[in-house]
Amino acid sequence: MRRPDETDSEFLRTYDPDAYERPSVAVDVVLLSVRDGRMCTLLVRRKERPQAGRWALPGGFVGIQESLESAAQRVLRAKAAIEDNVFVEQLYTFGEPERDPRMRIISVAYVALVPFELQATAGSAEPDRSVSTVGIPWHGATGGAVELRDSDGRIMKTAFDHADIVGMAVKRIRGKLDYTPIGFQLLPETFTLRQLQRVHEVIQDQPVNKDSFRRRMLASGHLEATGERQRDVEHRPAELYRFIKRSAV
Amino acid sequence: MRRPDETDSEFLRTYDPDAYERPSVAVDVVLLSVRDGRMCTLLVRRKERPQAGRWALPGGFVGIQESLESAAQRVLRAKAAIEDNVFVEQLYTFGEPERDPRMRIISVAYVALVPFELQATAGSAEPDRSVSTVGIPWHGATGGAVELRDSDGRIMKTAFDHADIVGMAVKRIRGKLDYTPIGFQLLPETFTLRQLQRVHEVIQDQPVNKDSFRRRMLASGHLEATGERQRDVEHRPAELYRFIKRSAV
DNA sequence: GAAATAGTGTCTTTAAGACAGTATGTG
DNA sequence: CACATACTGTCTTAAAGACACTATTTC
Repeated sequence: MRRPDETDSEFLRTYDPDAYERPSVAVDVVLLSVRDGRMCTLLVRRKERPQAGRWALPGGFVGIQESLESAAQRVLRAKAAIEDNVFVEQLYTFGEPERDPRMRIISVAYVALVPFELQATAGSAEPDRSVSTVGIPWHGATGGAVELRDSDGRIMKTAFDHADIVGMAVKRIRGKLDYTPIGFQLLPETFTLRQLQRVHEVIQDQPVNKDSFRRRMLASGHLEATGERQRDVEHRPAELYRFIKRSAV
Repeated sequence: MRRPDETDSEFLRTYDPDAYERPSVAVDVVLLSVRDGRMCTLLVRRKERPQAGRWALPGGFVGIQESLESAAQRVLRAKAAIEDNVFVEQLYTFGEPERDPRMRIISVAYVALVPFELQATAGSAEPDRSVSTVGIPWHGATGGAVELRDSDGRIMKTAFDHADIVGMAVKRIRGKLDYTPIGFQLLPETFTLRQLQRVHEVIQDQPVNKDSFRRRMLASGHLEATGERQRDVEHRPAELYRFIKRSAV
């Protein structure tokens, strides 16, 4: 808690916080996963007007004494049953005056990355809530709105500017992949190099050279061999790796 | 404020725009330039409480019908006499509950890049406003608060979390420099390759290989030779280049 | 043994860095 | 002319891509 000095305290007593009309502030969370060679995200079917029946990102208003990140974590807990130990990063703030017809709502968007198993649990946790996962068709270019489709390939009508938000999330993750180790956030705790490669290929939507990918990953110092191997596969089982935090450089 | 047990519909049905206290939303602009081998930014001396006398980023509250980017442009016009044709990009949204002692203020920060000549004009446009430029000492690492010093090397006391915001801005620009042509935004319309190289060196705080820098820049397709040459230099004048928007790929 | 994928060693290609040498301006 | 910096060509080095080959599992 910042401690204003005496004169500041005096000033604060006379400050009129109601001089200007204020917008509402919300957070929306793009919960990304990779499944079957596609990216997917969690959407919630709106039951209320406006735009009832359309699909929206899980979100909520920011409490007056709540930090933005806390609000995002709360939304994840409440709407996706996902606890705090996942990758969450602020994405962008969407504030066009007409983006929500109700009133002026400024939305601070967050991206979260989870293994698909967790997202599948979230999607089926409360069936009355009509939660669903969708694939993101890839258009090569980065940024802008994306089309969201359900498991049968039908386009899902999205609410407000949420298709733009998802597009921005994909762009951000794609950009970070090259210079930050985040691919493992989309995998279980132990994984094979091949699985990690597939995650990279899906995010970038282009094939990755296997040999050089192995070399780069192993040389990065972020991976640690577990000594364990895959089980129940129909071929030679690959070594399982674990992500380790890079030691001081 | 926190009610994780509520379902979506309950939350929305019970949300009365006037029932909950709303935060104020502001924009703050980091106006970056490069001068004499250092990065610098525009600060304004606060005359109002709280934190009167401290140095703050130019900023202002967002109007209830004003977009965030418009607000940033308005702040640039009003406090730095800078018109719309400069690089402006949303940076990050700072929303810790106690970051401003007056009340809950969520600040959407923007970065703007301008040639130093423009910033110098802005800094002296309204002397009664105590505008000043400062260098940013570089600590090698990225992110976090930075120290801001005046032209005599004295540390300037900054208001609120504005030192963090400047640190974030430097980190962002540094990161973008490698894969986006933004260096020219910090130079006049025509410039030499050497000047562009110096800008890159200042931003990254490390020397750049001259030969490979020339090759990369000329191969990027972003530069166009003007046929003109430098004047009034004490050595062989270099060719002047101009930035061109990359044609379709 | 056949099939499938994991993992290794080496050659080629490409981009960056190093460096020598030439060109062109000022005084 | 000396001097300073712009510009060019070539060699070296490091990383990525290509590819042949071996290894280990299931069926």
